[in-house]
Amino acid sequence: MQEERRLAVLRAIVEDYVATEEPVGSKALVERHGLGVSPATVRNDMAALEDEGYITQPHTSAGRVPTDKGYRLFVDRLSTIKPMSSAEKRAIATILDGAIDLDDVVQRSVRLLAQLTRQVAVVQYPTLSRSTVRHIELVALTPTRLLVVLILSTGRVEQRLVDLAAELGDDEVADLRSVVNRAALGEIIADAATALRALVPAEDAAATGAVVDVLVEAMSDHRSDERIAVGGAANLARFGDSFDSAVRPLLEALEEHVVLLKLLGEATAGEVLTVRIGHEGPYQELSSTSVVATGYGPGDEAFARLGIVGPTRMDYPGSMAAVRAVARYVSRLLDEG
Amino acid sequence: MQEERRLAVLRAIVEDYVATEEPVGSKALVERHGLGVSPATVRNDMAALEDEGYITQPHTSAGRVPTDKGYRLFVDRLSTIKPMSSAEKRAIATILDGAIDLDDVVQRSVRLLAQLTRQVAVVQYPTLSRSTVRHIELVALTPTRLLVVLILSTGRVEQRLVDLAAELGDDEVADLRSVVNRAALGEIIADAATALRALVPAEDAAATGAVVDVLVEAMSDHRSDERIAVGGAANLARFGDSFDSAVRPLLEALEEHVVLLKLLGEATAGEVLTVRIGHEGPYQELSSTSVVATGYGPGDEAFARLGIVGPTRMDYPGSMAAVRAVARYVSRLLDEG
DNA sequence: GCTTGGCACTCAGGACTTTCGAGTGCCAGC
DNA sequence: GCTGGCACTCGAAAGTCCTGAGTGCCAAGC
Repeated sequence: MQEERRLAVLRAIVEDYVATEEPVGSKALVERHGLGVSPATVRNDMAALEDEGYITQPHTSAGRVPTDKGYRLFVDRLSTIKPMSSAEKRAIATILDGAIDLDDVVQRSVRLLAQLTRQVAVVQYPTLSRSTVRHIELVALTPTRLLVVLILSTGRVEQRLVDLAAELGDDEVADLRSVVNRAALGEIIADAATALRALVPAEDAAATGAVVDVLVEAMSDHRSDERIAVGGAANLARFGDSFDSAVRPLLEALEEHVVLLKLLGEATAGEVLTVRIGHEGPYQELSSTSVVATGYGPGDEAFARLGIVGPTRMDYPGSMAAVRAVARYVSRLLDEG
Repeated sequence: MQEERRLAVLRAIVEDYVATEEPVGSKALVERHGLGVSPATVRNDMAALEDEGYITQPHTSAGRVPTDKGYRLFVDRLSTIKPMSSAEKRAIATILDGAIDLDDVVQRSVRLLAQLTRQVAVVQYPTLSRSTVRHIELVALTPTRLLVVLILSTGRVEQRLVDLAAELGDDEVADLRSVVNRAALGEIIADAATALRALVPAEDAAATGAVVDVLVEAMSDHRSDERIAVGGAANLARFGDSFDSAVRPLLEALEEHVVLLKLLGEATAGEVLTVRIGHEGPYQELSSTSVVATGYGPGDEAFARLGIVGPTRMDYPGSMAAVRAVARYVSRLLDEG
């Protein structure tokens, strides 16, 4: 009974604090939310909540502020993800449907996410690692120079140039093309790489060997795994206070794509919304920022992740809804494409 | 005589102010720089410089601060571009030589420039407009689906998929390939586009028409003209004061690539270092930021621009040296590649 | 046993004042 | 034309006071 009210009080504190950015006191709380009790009662509840570590006072004689633990409880048990308004849904559809290729989808998503949440948005480009080989093309630019094109199921196209030791005729190119395609087509790239390597005895330094090397290299190229798009950095300007403690490290992190990748977390299958609050994250300097992220990708597989980064004091229900909605829409797009 | 000393005083004021970020007074000036005169004399000079609009007082009883006009004079007549130290030169060479492709060159340049100047760096990807066609490749993925690959002299590779109305045999593909290459090879893309269009009568909706359409579209695709890489946003954290007036608009500008392009200015042939100080730029909100930019590209042509954006109170000689050095090195790289 | 009104207490932040000193402009003398 | 001297100005820092929001606790009430 009281337990329930206490949680209601915590919820009210979080909501008020997120809205006003100021510590919230017992009186204001009773006024703004229709809790049917007196301020004194709320004070007792607050004292209890503070004992349990959900809220804290910046200083005596100030209101209360949620702790990371408080936000965690709020996210886990006290809030429901706000459904997007139909206008927002329409905006998502309109903007993303206009995309012309994979890169454009990613860039539009990041803008969209930043706009919807008014936070910094981060979208990882689809990784190679889960994708399958759709086609391998070999083009003889000159008799000793081959353009190798690798097309993956995510729509990514990788191309490499290979210089050959000896001249190669058109027929030989065609043969080679069908050989590598037979070995790799439809496989996820890790398997494709092994299959390709099996094609050629180690001592073979001729055309096949060279092409396979290049393909394997392209498949295991982790540069593209680390590609990331960032948007909405201007939203950092709204931080206002706590500039040094919060904005500076975040601004630095935004340039370190490795850091961002780690923040987004591991891609997991299925639709899981990850919320990392303050100190829960891997970086101490970012202990006053939270991350809301999820995986996306065609079908049930998560090829990559996207999400937002903002102050712990953020609108979690809204952010979670936006992240989920964008991820769903992008996934659907990839499914079709 | 006095004229000369006055300029020396202005130079000293700029240098001190850039170093300390604080208004500089007559006494400190005489102490730190070996001007052979008394503070009183310097005060007279300062009064004159103020009358002419080169410096100003934030308030009575504070030191002087250079105006935009003062910086302009400093840049034009009072400073020499600091040569880069050999360590810096080596750093530039090492970092840029490690690049594996065009995109990587751009990304490394932007990081490097940000690091060298400790400002926000901006590098425009080489534009299509001046580049020539190095090769066009057609690949039949299926009998009705063609991969069109356009390779340009800048190293940029554009690819498009074309779905055909009718099936196309290998021979026909080979024919088509040699036709389009004969028309476009070596031409700058504007001419190549016209030549290609001339190949095909307007009513032709068959393979040739479809392929030419796609090529022309790829050549006139202005998306890639607007591509830009930004780095060193974390350096904005050092602004410290004047957050709202300076950092916020800049942070917003960094997301608007159109704005950044306009800041970088027009690409001009030859090696010209452009310095835009404060209000001289096209955006009023950015009136307390300066831009140092220059063109780069293989040979004498400037394909694109790169530069840095920072507070008007910046180290111009150092920034100019870094921008020029990086542009030169990148140009040389493009020349070879 | 929870809730409530009452009350004394705390303390951050704003308003106001004072002090300090860097820096100025001007003038008379060299 | 340079210099030393001097009176003056005024922003920034430090100190002081005051107010009010908010608290914790207690005794009374439902």
